[in-house]
Amino acid sequence: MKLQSQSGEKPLWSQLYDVLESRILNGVYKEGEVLPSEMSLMEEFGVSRVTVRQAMDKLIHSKLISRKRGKGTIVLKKKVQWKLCFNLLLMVLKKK
Amino acid sequence: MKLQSQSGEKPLWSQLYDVLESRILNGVYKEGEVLPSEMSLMEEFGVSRVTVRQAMDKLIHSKLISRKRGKGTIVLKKKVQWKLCFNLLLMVLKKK
Amino acid sequence: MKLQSQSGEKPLWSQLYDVLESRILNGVYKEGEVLPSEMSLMEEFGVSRVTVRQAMDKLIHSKLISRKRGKGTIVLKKKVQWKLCFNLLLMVLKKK
Amino acid sequence: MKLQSQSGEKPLWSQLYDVLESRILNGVYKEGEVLPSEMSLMEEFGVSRVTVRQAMDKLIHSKLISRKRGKGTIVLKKKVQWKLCFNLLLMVLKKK
DNA sequence: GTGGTCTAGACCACG
DNA sequence: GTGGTCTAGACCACG
Repeated sequence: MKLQSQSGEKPLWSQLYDVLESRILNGVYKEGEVLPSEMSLMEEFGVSRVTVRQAMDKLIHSKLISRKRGKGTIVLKKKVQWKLCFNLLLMVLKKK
Repeated sequence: MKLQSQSGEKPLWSQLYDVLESRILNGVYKEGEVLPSEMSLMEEFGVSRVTVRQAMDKLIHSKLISRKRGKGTIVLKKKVQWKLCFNLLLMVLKKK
Repeated sequence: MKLQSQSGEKPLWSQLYDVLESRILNGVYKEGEVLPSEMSLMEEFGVSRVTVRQAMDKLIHSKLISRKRGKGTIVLKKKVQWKLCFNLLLMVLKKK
Repeated sequence: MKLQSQSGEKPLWSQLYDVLESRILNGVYKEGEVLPSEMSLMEEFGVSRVTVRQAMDKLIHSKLISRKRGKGTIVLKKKVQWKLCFNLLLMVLKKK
């Protein structure tokens, strides 16, 4: 997937955050399973490792994922989070 | 190099534009290579960052350079540009 | 000030966090005033900008400072935080 | 270069140690310069990271190299080391 | 001239 | 072979 690097867009890490968040909410990455490694995400999105980690730092802050050295990054159990549900709903509606 | 900041002169950014343009046209900065960083140019010409960026903005507009965040500023492939040729000719004549 | 970069020590950013935290708690950097810039801290401690920012990110998370683009980093109003008071006390006692 | 992984051979890390040591002593990797990265050595010799690091740990112990996080691995100034001289001599004799 | 973002790429600590 | 730390240094956005 290609992110927009033109000026006027959100920063790359923020765009990546949005993509990963929606994949988690949509179950592309399932609870308790591992996310693709930082290396894979670098390649898939064509960004540097720092950018990947910046997006992940925010996902940790949102309590969506957790990192484990030597193991990988796992998707946490979802709690009902109304704000996220609302955003997801918006996204779905926009696609129609 | 010292730019003229007395009144009656062209604005600093415009003088800087001229210098950078001529260096590109003369091959001091070669096609495909990186320009000195904004920091270096600030020091070399004793001007502020805003001035450097103002000059560079015009060079981008003239399609002489291109900026890439985290990478640097590169000199674009020259296409025949009659206006520039004319200016270059003037410059050469002045030196004689 | 020199940080310890030998293996077996805490990471540099963590050591830097401790120093900055204690300076804030001791009033070396006062409430509402600006911290030294990232550039200054890089020089004072001989670390890279990323390391300085990593320490600062944690200080933001602890609600001790706040960053403002184009302005600088300011020390927030202290609230009584018992955990920090306790650590400070320990530090003072250790020095005796 | 291919290392021997058949039984009866020295361990991989030890073979790798020998190769790297000889390259340093022969000046393939020169004093004060950086060694190829761990990643490069993994690929060149078709071994795992652990093996590369095991060989390097021994080179550090022999005071032939020094690692610096974020910088790389550099070749130290050689002091006269009789044991190494002896091994080097053996190597030269074997080639004849 | 500050903090914000980004690149490329190294070694470290843990499995 | 993952995530953790670190370096050096670029341009960007805001004053």
